[in-house]
Amino acid sequence: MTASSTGSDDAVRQTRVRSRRRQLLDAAVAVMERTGFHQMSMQALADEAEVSVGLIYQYFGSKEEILLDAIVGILEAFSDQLAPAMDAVGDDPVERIAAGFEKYVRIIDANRRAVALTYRESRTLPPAGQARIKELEVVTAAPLREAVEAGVAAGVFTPVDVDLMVYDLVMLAHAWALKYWHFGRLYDLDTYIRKQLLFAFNTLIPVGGREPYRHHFVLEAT
Amino acid sequence: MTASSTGSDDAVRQTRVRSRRRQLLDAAVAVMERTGFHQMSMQALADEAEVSVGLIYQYFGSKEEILLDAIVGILEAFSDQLAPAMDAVGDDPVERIAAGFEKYVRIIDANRRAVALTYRESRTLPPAGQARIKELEVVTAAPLREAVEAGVAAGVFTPVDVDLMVYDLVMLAHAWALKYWHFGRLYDLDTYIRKQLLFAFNTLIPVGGREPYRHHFVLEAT
Amino acid sequence: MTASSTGSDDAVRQTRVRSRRRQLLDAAVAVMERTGFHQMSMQALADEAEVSVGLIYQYFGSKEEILLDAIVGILEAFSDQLAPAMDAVGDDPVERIAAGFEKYVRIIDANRRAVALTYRESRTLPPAGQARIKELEVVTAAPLREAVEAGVAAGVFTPVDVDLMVYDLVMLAHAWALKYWHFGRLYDLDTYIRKQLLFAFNTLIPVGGREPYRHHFVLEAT
Amino acid sequence: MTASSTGSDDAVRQTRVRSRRRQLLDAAVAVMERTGFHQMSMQALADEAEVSVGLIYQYFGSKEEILLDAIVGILEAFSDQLAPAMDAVGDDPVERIAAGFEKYVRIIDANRRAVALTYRESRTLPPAGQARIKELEVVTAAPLREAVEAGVAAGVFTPVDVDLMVYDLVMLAHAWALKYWHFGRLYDLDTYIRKQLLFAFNTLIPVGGREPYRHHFVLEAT
DNA sequence: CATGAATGAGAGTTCATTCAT
DNA sequence: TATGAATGAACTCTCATTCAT
Repeated sequence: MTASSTGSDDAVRQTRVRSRRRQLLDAAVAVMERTGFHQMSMQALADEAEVSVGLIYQYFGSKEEILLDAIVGILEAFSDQLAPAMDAVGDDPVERIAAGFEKYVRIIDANRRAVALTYRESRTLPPAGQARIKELEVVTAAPLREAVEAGVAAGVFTPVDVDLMVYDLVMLAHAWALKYWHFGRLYDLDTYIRKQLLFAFNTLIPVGGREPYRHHFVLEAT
Repeated sequence: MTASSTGSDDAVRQTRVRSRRRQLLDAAVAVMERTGFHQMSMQALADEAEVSVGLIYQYFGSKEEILLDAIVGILEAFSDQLAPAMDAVGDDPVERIAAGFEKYVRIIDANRRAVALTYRESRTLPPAGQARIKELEVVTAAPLREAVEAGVAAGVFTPVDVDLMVYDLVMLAHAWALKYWHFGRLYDLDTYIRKQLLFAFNTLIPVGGREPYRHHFVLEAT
Repeated sequence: MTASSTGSDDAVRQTRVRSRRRQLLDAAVAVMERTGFHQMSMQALADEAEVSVGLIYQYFGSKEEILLDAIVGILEAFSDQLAPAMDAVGDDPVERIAAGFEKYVRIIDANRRAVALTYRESRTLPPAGQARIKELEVVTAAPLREAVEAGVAAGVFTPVDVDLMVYDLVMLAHAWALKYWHFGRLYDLDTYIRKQLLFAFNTLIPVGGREPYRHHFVLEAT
Repeated sequence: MTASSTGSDDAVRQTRVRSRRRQLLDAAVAVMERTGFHQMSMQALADEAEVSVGLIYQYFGSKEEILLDAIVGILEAFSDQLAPAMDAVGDDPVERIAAGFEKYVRIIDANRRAVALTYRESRTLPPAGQARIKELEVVTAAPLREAVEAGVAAGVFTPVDVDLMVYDLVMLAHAWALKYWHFGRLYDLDTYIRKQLLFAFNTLIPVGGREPYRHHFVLEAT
């Protein structure tokens, strides 16, 4: 009884811990989006999360750890959501890339300021943290990479440099966050996605192979 | 005689002031590349520049002003060098874009860490400073923009979305700084420039028009 | 129960806050008496109060706020003590003035250096703070004013200029602090009070009316 | 020849030195009246005097020395002007006191803010400086003291406590500067002088002896 | 588990003073 | 004589972190 109750206590505790951490990280992202990492005082974070300063230190070892966890949390959203969205459209590499890029940009749009935060604050972390984030970014793009490789292997895509193509896609997706002050004035989200896809497909898909994807190219001349 | 000597005194002073400011800005960029803006203490800057803390405040009103001037200084390098490099290759829009993008990336390469700095620290500035930097960035890309417009008008280029194309070029150039940890491992500077140019030209140049620029496409299949 | 315990927590906290502020203000007055406001460093204040520098800023917003509160605290001693001392001697205007002036000077004597501080440092405050202090000083003298007016109305006093008489009394009381280096050498506190009262009563009390207050005039010829 | 020209050079130099010092002290008083001693930066003083910071240090050893000299300069105005003004009215002690007090207050009025400055900043000086100023203040009041003593000796004045009377007069004169915010609203300079003189004469002049000075008492009942 | 009072090192900035010109 | 660039110690204030409750 004691053992089992302790066991369930542990489970309950784990859940509470996780929810507290989530609450604090959400608050941290909210504050950092407004003020940046360095301008965020622990008191401000405590206020935002409606807890005491002391409590924060029961869930995170330091302010820096919060930054790392916050950034990692954002990157994990990609890992969690990207592959499923691509799998949902089937096996066609073109459709997979289209769906993947679209999802990638949509996640960025949903976390626009958090993504910008990532660019701004990563360097604040110690080398180990920076390395982890870079690694995660690469992992994050893996589903796109597989789709490009598959397409090239299948002869559907031009034999492009896969590394370059994938990271260009990533950059053009990130650009929606980094240059939102520019692109956001010119395009809505859907238009941005479609136009950037066209840009990529002009390289990816050989001229002769574009016919089946006429819907993707419908705005080519605009 | 007195007047002329006074005049030259002023000129001498102006020169000294300018050289001090340059020295301090260079030191600031050096320190900020290592540590970021917030981690740079004024004492650290003074040490780097081998002057006293107090002296810094005779040339800059605040730490923030140093950041702004440093970033502006970097952006001005583009204004100064981009157009001349493009003019040197003549009127052909393709060659102008090729020369312009190449120069753009080379300037970035020469200021790689400073460009990353720009992304990281701009948000630290007050709104007025941020606006000035955004405006400068747009101005900076103007020569590229004109070349794209000219090419489209001449029928040499696909009638692409000029805004998107130009800022994509800018982003892919910035990417050399932002993702140097990735791209730098894979390509040398020349290769990076050529591959990204191909990427862009696949959209910009209609298939039938690529023949005269076979040298640009020579590595297409690699 | 919970509510009441919370209530008492708040009360306890309020008490602690008040006592800390008092402790810090006392320390500030002590240091400022020695060194003046500008020479008092926050570190020196912290040392005097035996707390850390940071703590001071949890109770006061700025060094200036400490000065204002310290001065106001001194002035409030007058508000609190003057009227009771005058009421204790009954209704006779002469006795009320005598008691009031005596108390006024005695309070000054107890806060001699703090009063001098008020003169020295008031100008340091922003206009709003200066205005508040002037207003408080006028309020402080109100009981004396009422007694003079009452005496004039009752025909016991010469129909003097009330404003002048009251502020002359205030000045001659302040003089015990401002010119202690002079008066303190010549008189003890009691003598000073009696002599200044005689000075005032020579104007206030018509010759014919002095008989009942012979004890006040006993030293007139010394 | 050389010697004589050197001699006249010396005289010229002495004159220039004196005029520089005067110029700088005037500027210092002007700035300190606005901002107080501690808020006055040497740069601000240099700007006010339209010289360079370096020059100030050729005429004064330190900022503190400027303060001392400025205050001494103000006090010397009393020494220079008070006795002549009193001598001008003849030998009658009452007239001498009236003329002396009037002059004293008029000098204060002309240096109202400088007098307030004296009260505020004297404590900033080292003990030696403070002592010198106190001594000068006593010296300054000497002509008044002599007149009171003469009047008492001649039987024209009540045998008052001379020390108290003189310093009360000084305080009531200083009050015009210290409490100008109060008195200046209620009285013009002439009225203030007359009313304070009446206050003093009520003690100084025995009732029976007031007849010859009816003009001084003409407003007694107002 | 949760609080928030307390710490103290370190930040940006100012300014009296010096000295080469 | 006059300048003002240069110095660096000292200032006020902030804030990540700790710990008694």
